[in-house]
Amino acid sequence: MISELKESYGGLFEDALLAEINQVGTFKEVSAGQKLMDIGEYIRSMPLLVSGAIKILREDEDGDELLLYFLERGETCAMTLTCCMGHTKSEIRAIAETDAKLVMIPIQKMEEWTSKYKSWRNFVFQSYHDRLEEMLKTVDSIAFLKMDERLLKYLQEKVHIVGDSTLKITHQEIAYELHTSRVVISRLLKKLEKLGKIKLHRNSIEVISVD
Amino acid sequence: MISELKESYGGLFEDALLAEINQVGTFKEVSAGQKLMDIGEYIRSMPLLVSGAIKILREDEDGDELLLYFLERGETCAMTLTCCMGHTKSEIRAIAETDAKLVMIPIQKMEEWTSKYKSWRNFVFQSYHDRLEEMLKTVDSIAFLKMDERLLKYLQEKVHIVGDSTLKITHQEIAYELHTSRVVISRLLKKLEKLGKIKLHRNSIEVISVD
DNA sequence: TAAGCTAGGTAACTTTTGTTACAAATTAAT
DNA sequence: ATTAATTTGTAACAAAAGTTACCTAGCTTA
Repeated sequence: MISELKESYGGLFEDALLAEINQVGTFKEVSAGQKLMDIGEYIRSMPLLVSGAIKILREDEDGDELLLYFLERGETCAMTLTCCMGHTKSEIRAIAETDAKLVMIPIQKMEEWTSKYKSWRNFVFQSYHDRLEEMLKTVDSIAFLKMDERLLKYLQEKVHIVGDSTLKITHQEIAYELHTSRVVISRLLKKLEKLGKIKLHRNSIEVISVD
Repeated sequence: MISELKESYGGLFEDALLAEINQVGTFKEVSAGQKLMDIGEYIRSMPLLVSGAIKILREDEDGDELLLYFLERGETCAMTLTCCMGHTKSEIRAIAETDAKLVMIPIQKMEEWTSKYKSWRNFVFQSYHDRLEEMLKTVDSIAFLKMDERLLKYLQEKVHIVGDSTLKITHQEIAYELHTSRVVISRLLKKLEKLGKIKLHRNSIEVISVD
C-alpha cells in the first residue's frame, strides 16, 4: 500500500502524515460501475483516490441523474469533507467510472490532522477549490452550451478519464448522464458522426477530434 | 464597527479573533448595484459580509450572465478563499444586490488565522460547504427545472433576499440573470400572473405565493 | 434455427425556448 | 408639450429538445 500512496500523495503530504495515513487508512479496491456512496447515506470515512476515476452524480426527485464531474488520482470528494464535519447526509452519488483504488480515512482523523498538519489543511482547501471549479465548469456546460456541444465535451472528457479514444458506452447511458433522452443522443451522435468528430459502432463510440 | 461585527460573527468567532478582525479589517459600505469583484481580477482581500446581500454571477465567452447564488450576512465568498491562497484570478463577478456592509480582511491574515484559530478554520470549511451546496442547488435548477419553474424560484429567492414581496426589477434584468431573453421572461411572467402566483406592474413584480 | 433481447436509426409530432418585429404605455428629457 | 427612451405585450416564426412509435441489425440462448 505504501508505494501507491506515496506515488499519488507523496508530493502533497509530509512523511509523518503519510505514515499516519498508512496506519489508520484502509485500502479499498473497487471495480468499474461499483457504487461508493449514495444520496442520503451517512458518510463514515473519507476516500483518497489512489488510482482510477470516480464519477459524481446528482439526482432530482424523479430519480433523473446528472453527471457533475469526475474525480481522478490524488483527489478526494469535497462533499465528504463537510458531510463528515457536519454529520449530514450525502447530497451526491459516487460511482467508480473505472476500476479504482482508494484509501479510506476514518473521519475522526480529519479534524485532528487539520490542526496538526499544514499539508493536510492545504490539501483540504485545494480539494474544495478544485471541486468548486469543477462545479463552475458543470454549470457553464448546462447553462451556456447546447446539447450537441455538451455531448461532444462529455465524450472528450470521458476519453481523457478512461485513457482510450474508443468508449464502450451505449446511447442510453449517455442520455442518463446528460439528463436527456436516448433518441436525442442518437440524433446528435449521428450529427457528430456526419461532422467527422466521431465514429459510431455498436456498443462503442470512437472519438476522433479532441480539440 | 465592533457592534456590527459582533452581531454577525460574535457567535462564530472567539473574542481574540474578533479583536484581530477588528484591528486589521477595513470597514466598507457599498450601495446596491455596485460591483465588488469581476472575472479575471486579482483578489487582495477577503470580504466578510456584515449586512445586506451580494449576488454572485458567472459569465460565458459571449458576455452572457448567469446568477449563481446570493451571499447573506455572516457569509463570505468561497471563491475568494482559494483565489487568495492560489493567487489566481477571480472566476466570478460579485455585485451588491442590496446596500451592504463588509469587513475586508487582508489575505495574509487568512493563512495565519487558519493555524491559529479553530473557529476560523471551521468558518472557512463551513463557507466552502455552504457554497458547494448553493452550487448544487444552482445546478439542480438549471438542469432539472423548466424556465417557468426557475423563474418562480428566482422571484421567491429574491423576495427573501430583499425582504420585500414587491420586487423592483425589469423583465430584462431577470432575463440577464437567468440567461434567457426578455420576451421569454415576459411570456412566462404573464403565465405566472394568470396562475395567480404574481402580479405584474411597471418596473415591479408582486410575488403572491411563496410556497 | 427460431425466438427473444438489446442497441441503435429514424420519422412524425409536441413542447419549450429563442428570435424578430412591432405596437402601446409610461416615464424622462428637452 | 413634444420628443425620445424605456418597459411591457404580443404575434409569428424558427430552432432545440423531448416524446412516441416503429423498424432493423446484431447478439444471445433455448
